[in-house]
Order: sequence, then structure tokens, then C-alpha cells
Amino acid sequence: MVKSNVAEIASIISESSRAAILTVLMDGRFHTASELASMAGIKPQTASFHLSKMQEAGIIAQQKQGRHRYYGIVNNEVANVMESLLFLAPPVKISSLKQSTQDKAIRYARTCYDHLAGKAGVTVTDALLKAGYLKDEQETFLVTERGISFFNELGIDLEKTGKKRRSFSMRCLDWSERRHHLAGSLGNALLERFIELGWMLRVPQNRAVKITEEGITGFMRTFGIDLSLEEER
Amino acid sequence: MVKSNVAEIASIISESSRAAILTVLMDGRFHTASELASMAGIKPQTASFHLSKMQEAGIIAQQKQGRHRYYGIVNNEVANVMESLLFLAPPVKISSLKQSTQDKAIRYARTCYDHLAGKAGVTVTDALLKAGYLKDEQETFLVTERGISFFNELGIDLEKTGKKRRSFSMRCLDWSERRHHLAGSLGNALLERFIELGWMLRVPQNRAVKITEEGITGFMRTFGIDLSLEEER
DNA sequence: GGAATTCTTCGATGTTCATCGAAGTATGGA
DNA sequence: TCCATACTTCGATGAACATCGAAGAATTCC
Repeated sequence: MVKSNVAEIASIISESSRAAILTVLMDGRFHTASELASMAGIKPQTASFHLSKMQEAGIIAQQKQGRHRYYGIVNNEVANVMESLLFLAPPVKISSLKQSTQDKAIRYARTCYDHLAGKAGVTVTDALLKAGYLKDEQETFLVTERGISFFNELGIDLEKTGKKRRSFSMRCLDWSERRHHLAGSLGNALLERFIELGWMLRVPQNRAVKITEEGITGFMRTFGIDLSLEEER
Repeated sequence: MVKSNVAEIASIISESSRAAILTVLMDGRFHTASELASMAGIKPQTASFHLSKMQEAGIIAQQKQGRHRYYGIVNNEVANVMESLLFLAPPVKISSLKQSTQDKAIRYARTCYDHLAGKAGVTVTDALLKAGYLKDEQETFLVTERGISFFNELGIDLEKTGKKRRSFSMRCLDWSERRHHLAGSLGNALLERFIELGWMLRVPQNRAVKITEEGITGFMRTFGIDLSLEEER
């Protein structure tokens, strides 16, 4: 006689709301609990119940960030199961909720606590990684030798910012881009410096950040990136 | 919003008895309903319920044979799902039911209706395929040109056996070996000839067939196969 | 510090579903 | 023709579980 854990895993996926959530998570990104709730067409309490159940089963992971909790698929084995299931029985798209176009600005550039987030934040972080000023490492970003001189040239005093390289440069999960960007004290120092340089302006009402004309040319010259709104459709 | 058929498939597998059945079927062979019932530790009615449910869902196939019904996994996509699940959550073997050693003889060589079955039947069929006398085709075996002369040499009149090549040579699913063997009028003619040659003896009480000394040397010489009981542990 | 938000736990409700006894169908063997 | 075997359908029982309202925790923002 054979008893299987297979049934337990399948049982998790067998509930339609959970299957919907996992299907959404197959994009490889992390999503908030409330977003997953609305996508699955259930109330937040119900989603919370399902999410904790899946977490307990070890097939999804949670990442807390302020009052948000981001959920994502935990590893490749789980993704494989979903992939084979999706191949055998592809899901049916019922409808697409009307795109809210209101909050483009806040998705594009905003503050996250004390650092830059949104598409701008991710783009800047990517540029820093690509140029070799930062190195992706486990849970943090590490500043390279070349990075040290770069930040000094930019006018950021790394000595003052933090004692240890490893501790001041942290990764932060972006809710709109669903990717990591630079946080921690270095992220904060960078944002402050951008504002100091006149490249960015804080928008009083909300957490959005406006990129100035000087900023567009500055980011282009210094990072080689185009932060004009054109590319955002 | 996304609705998924994924959940439906997962729901099928999520039930422990069904998962156990599917895990057994992952050996790629066909098993009888009652055997699957005992392996899953449930009553035949319950197994019947689950089997028809899985068949309806299109993940297992049924093959009727006399009063037996053989069930097996329907295609590779289903096997992939099970494989990824088994990888993520391997099953636990609880116990091994005591091997019934009583019926070795009947498993080894017996008549199935009017032809040879059991290990001997499958082995002979394999040899015929390997030698290129038969060709595996859809639901039947096809006699090749070389096969025609071979059977004639063996003393089987193919003209008398059947009118059409395709119709007289059928495949039969073996309950002990769980593989196909040669049935139909050609299978019958072959069995009769083996008995005629003194290679085999019918056992009166049951359907078992005894292979004689002449048979062992005969099968070795003609088919290149060893049907002495040694190889059966 | 207070309001708003994000997400959680708790408890009650209602539905779905596996299980097995009993009875029915089909097949093989004597 | 009759019995044994293999498997099915039917019907009743009981247990598991998704759902959501209400209320509670944690965090951000002003």
C-alpha cells in the first residue's frame, strides 16, 4: 500500500481560488495579498486563509514590506508542477479588469519609505548593477571597488553613510515593478542626492516623485538611462 | 480574473485513493480494477467510482478484457504532472503485502481463451517482434513477409488461419505481465502448434500450461529464448 | 496621537464529496 | 444452465472544507 504526499500537494492546488493565485504567481514575481484576492475573485480574508495555507505547505513564500505582504512561488519544483498542469489543462481567461490609468505617475517614480522606488528606482538600480558599481548578493547589494569611487564622484560620502559595506545597501521589493531595487541607507543617500542635484522633486500630496528636465539629462549622462515618460507608453 | 481547469485536474489527484492509484499506474503498465483497489486500500466499489471519475476526466484509459478491466495512464502529459508531483513530494511506502507465491505457474504460462499468455506468451511475442516476423501496429500485430515464411516453416498454414493478415493477429493485454501478447487466430494457431509439437502440455485443473523439456530446447532453437523456470527466481 | 490601509484570526454556515452496503450486469468455466 | 468472479450503479451516511462577516493586529501617513 502506498500513501502519498502527492495528494496533499494536489489538494492545495485543487481549490479553484488557490489554483488561480498560483497561476498568477507563475509570472515569477511577487504579488500583494489584496491583489491576489481581487484576481482570484475572493474577499481578502479568504485569500489570507489560502495564502497562509499554501505557505504552510511550503509552496509559496512571503516577504513582508511595511503593511504589504508579498507572496511568490517558492522554488522551481513547485513551478514545474504548475507548468505541467497548465500544459495539460490551460486556464481560460474570463475577462480583463479595466486598467486603472490613474496612478501612472506613482508607479513611475515614488518614494518607498526613504528611497527611490517605481520604474525609476528599478531602472537606476539596474544601471548600477550593469555598470558594476553594485553586485547582487544574497539578500543585499554589495558596493564594488568601482562603485566606491563612482558614489564619491556623485557626491555621496560612503564613510558617513554607513560603517559596513554590506549593511547599508539593501534590496527592496518593488510593488509596481515587482523587482528589487536599492534601499537601505545607500538608497536613502542616493535619493537625497538626486533631490539635492535638482534631478527630482517630491510631490507634496502623495509619494510620487517628479523627474525634472535636469534630471532626465543628468540620468542619461551619469547612468546612461532614459527616464523621460515617453517609454512608459 | 483567471479561471482554471488546472484546479479540476488537481482536484482529481488530490484525493488520496486516486493519488495512490495514479502512483501505481506510473509504472506505465495496465492494472485491473480490483488490484488497484487493494493497493489503494479501498473497497472495489470505491475504486470503481474513482476509476470512472478519472476516466471521465481523461487522465486514465480503460481496456476491457473478458471480465477484467485494465486501467492505465492515458498519455505523457498526465505522466509529467505525476512525475513533477512525485518529485516535489515523494510517496511513502507503508507496507508490502505478502507476496502470494502460490500461483507462479499460472503466471508463468497459461492459456488466455485460446492462446498462450503469461510470461511465456509475452516472451514469445517479443521474440517474434524482435526477429521482424511481426510488426507492432495500432491495435494489432501485422505479419511481415519474413514472418509469412517463418510461420510456414514452423508448420502453420497462414492461408487456413485467416483470410486477411490484419484481422487474424491481435494484441491481448496480459494480466500478469501487463504487456501485450499475441492473440487472435494466429495466437491460437501458435498455441495449438506448440502443443502438437509436444513443447507444451495443458494442465487439466486450471489454465496453466506446462513447458516440456522438448519445449525448452525447441523455443531456444527456434526463437532464441529461454523458457526454463530458472529465470523466474 | 489619530485616521486610514493592509492583512490577519475567529466563528458560523452551507455545500461538496468519499465511503461502503446492497443490489445489478457481464463474463468465464464446468 | 448454473455458479463464481469481476466490476458496476445506487443510495445513505458522515466528515472535511471554502466562504465571508466581524473584529483584531500592524503599519503608514498627516
